[in-house]
Amino acid sequence: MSDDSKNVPRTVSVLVPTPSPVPYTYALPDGVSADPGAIVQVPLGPRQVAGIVWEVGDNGNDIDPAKLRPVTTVFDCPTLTPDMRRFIAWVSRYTLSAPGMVARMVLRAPAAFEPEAPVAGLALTDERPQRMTSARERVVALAAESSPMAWTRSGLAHAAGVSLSVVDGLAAAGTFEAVTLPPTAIVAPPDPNHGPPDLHDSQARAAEALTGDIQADRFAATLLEGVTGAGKTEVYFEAIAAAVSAGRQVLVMLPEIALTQAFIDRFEARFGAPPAPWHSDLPPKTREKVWRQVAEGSVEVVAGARSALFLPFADLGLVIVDEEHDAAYKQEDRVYYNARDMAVVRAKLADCPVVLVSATPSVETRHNALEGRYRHLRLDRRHADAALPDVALVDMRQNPPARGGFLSPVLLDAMAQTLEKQEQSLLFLNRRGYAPLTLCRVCGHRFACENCSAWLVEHRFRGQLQCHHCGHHEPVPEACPECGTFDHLVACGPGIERIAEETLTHFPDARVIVLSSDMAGGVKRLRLEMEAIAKGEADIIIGTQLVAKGHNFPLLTLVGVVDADLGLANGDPRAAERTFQLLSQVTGRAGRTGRQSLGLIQTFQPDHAVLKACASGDAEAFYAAQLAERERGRMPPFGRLAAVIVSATNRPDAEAHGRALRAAAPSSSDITVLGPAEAPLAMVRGRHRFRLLVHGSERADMQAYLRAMIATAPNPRGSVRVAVDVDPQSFL
DNA sequence: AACCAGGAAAAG
DNA sequence: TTTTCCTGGTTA
Repeated sequence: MSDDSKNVPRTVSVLVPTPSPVPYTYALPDGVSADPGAIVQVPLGPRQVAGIVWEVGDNGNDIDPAKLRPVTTVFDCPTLTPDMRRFIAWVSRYTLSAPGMVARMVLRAPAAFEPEAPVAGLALTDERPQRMTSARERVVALAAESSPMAWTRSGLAHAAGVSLSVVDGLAAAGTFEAVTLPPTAIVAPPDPNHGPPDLHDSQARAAEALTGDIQADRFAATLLEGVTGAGKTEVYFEAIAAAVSAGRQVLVMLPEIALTQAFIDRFEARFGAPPAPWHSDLPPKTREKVWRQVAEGSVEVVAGARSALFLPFADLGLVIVDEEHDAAYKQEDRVYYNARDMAVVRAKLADCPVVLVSATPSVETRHNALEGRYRHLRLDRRHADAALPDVALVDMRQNPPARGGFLSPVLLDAMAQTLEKQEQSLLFLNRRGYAPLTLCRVCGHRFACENCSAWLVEHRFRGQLQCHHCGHHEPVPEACPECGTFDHLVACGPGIERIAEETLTHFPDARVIVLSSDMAGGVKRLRLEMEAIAKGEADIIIGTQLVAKGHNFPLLTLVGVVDADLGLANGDPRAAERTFQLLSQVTGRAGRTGRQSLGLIQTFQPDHAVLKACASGDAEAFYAAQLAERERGRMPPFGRLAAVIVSATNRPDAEAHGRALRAAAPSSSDITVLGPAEAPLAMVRGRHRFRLLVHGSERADMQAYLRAMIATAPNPRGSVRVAVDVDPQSFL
């Protein structure tokens, strides 16, 4: 080492969790080295934070050497792979967010960066205790049988059916010696041959195509499309089996990990062990273990929510995105991203296959498949015993419900017949509570939330008026707060509680179960109810969106959609797409018993193209119509990224911020800066391209915010950035 | 004079 | 993002 290099401090640049557009430079203490991708602890202001070494040596950031602070610790932890580092950079650039904030998502396992503590174990020796009891006998026999495998103290006691003191006694007598065991694996390794599937022809062909991709061992994007019950899961399980056999790691993404016990059960049946879980509610200990073992490469399959995309896989060999159309893949705070799209990028950078799976693919994924950017595999038939239901629209103008009711005679008749046959019916209405609006018949007062100006929803079971945006609730008053009149409050419109009430007036002896996400008793109760339904302990099920996802209802032969128009009129450019997906899923719940089954969709717009497509099951017509909408400019075209700055505070830097983003953004993007007055109006009129990013308006708080802005004067709420839609072409 | 909220600035 | 600093306005 020359004299020069002794005086010049060796430096590294580190991604730290700040909104800084560049990494920060730190000094490397003598004798310490760190490669790019190493995980380090560094001082940042008054605190210590975890960061990722980005570059080693002079990076041209030109910081005053006196200002440099030293790296505190280089963690003894696997270095991030080059493809992971490229992924961080890519996501940062694409989403217009600071690289350090993306890095922060990777380092979301605070205690995982040090090696796991080894576990204390006991191994059998040749010593035998002087006094042998039957309990001791059992322990020694068990240990001898499994020798040379070592046991944990409690594991051995438990397995031999003795108390801990028996084991302790043997250890004291020298029959066991203390050894250290490697940390226990979070899950057992999956066995690709545990439960081989029985695939029908079209499944087998699709599975073959996917396993071919695994063998080819390079990037390939596939859309796997097939109606509910066509067996998509079995098909991609074969791809997983192939990847696991090849010794590669697999990431399976699911939209709502909390609700996916059904998936885990199926996985376990196929592979003999569950996948490692990853989601935001994971207990810290588990979280840490999974992160570490994924980084070390010892976990083979992870099933996770969108954040699993940022796990530091050592050797990623396959990515699956199940229910790829699901809006839960969108993250709409901090770093805005759609995990489905980032999954494609992740696979591209890791040079491994990615499979997008859906019965009702999103329009942009369908478009990519059509254009040949994704291979399109289709499973077009259901298993032999499961026929799709016949679906029909019920014109509510021709078949009006009884006064004060919401169920048409046609639907009631079908329900009666289903009851007669002792089969199950499902009524779907995407509205919780009793009624979405309450008003005073005397003075016209409408009950609105004091915080966010949304209507308060009556929940009659609970005797409350609730705001579904901010969670505010109050008891239902007896008198109108405006005019003081008693007993003149009227409920307007239906919620599932009201539909349940109406159902019981028609079928007083039917066993009715109401399912919604806010049900008392939580997830546990929900699962019990689902089991009861599967056992045939209900005749009529009434539910919200919840019933569209996950659980199957094996005895169901009638599905009634109470109000198909509900989702079509909310101003969201994706309303049609979402309605199509939701109704397809809901009507797909029926028809698994091999009996004749029926779907009835109540609507006031029987000529609406989307609803007609739902009824005829003609997905092609639906997608063609959607693509035409984009062509006509009613929806933004593909292939552009948009971002909008809505500055609600007139901050003078908003414009500068916008200009900076504009400069940093990819050339295909379109960024607009709008002030507090014009933004909501532009949004409403659709003058600006952020009709596209009305993704933002899916957020309840954003809607409430905009409503407040339109109704009143500018309302200081900080600077809000709504951004990002898909730019499918730039992935490939 | 002490206290507080809220915004701006800095962090290597 | 998190923390500190600064300011203007309030309370004691």
